[in-house]
Amino acid sequence: MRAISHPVREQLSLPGVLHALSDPVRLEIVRALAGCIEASSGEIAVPVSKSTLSHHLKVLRDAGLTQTRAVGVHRFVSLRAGDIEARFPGLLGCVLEQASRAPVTVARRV
Amino acid sequence: MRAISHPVREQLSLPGVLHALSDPVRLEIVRALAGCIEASSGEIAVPVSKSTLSHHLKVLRDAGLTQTRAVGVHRFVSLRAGDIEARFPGLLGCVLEQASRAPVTVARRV
DNA sequence: ATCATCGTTCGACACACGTCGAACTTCGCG
DNA sequence: CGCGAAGTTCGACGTGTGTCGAACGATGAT
Repeated sequence: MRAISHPVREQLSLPGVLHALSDPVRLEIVRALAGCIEASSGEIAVPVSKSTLSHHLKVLRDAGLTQTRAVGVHRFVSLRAGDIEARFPGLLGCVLEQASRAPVTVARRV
Repeated sequence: MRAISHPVREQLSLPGVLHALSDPVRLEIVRALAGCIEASSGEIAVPVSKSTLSHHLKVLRDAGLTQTRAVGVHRFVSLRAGDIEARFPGLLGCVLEQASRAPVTVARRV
């Protein structure tokens, strides 16, 4: 298993973070992650295929929003709330506040 | 001159707003707009062609972040700070705070 | 009326993005 | 060892995005 790379706190960029948060599926993932300590990939309930979910988790990880820890065959994902708050004070809070107020309508596939 | 349409406050969506803010050029435009009451398109200093600038202003307007007022041959653009604050309390403030702290490096074209 | 100016729209282009299924890798278990 | 489960990677596909220059439209100035 090759090491999972995460950007360090200083590398988080504002456009990068905003872009990562601008997708409804990813916003939902972040919202779900904010409600628990960490979650294995399979526990995250979003209506996309597992390859797409894996892609979104990679985008979030590359943007520095999440952290992934490998345990056996599982990947435990958690929000880097502390780093985000340190770099962009208030951002995560107000995004989550809104995201939970107006639940993201993830377009259901037909 | 056909009417310029703006979404009403209730229509602002979180992913939409975040996406509009996730482009460095648009982030710079918003930052510039936050420092004045309003600005005509030509006054906004971003290193893109006028057609590209027009496009970005349209994206911002469609996302509900800005308001455009036509006066003669000019277009006066202003931030809808009140509406944004009402829908996403704190968001604009912390984005602007960060955007001005770490000035957006708009890739210079060669 | 003619012309210059400000801005929008139109094509075009390259590239990034979201999505999927299939193939692959890694691990746990019988 | 061999099988199945959890994720990742790959290739493909359609669509969206940022960019430009050229053409266009509207307005103000001469």
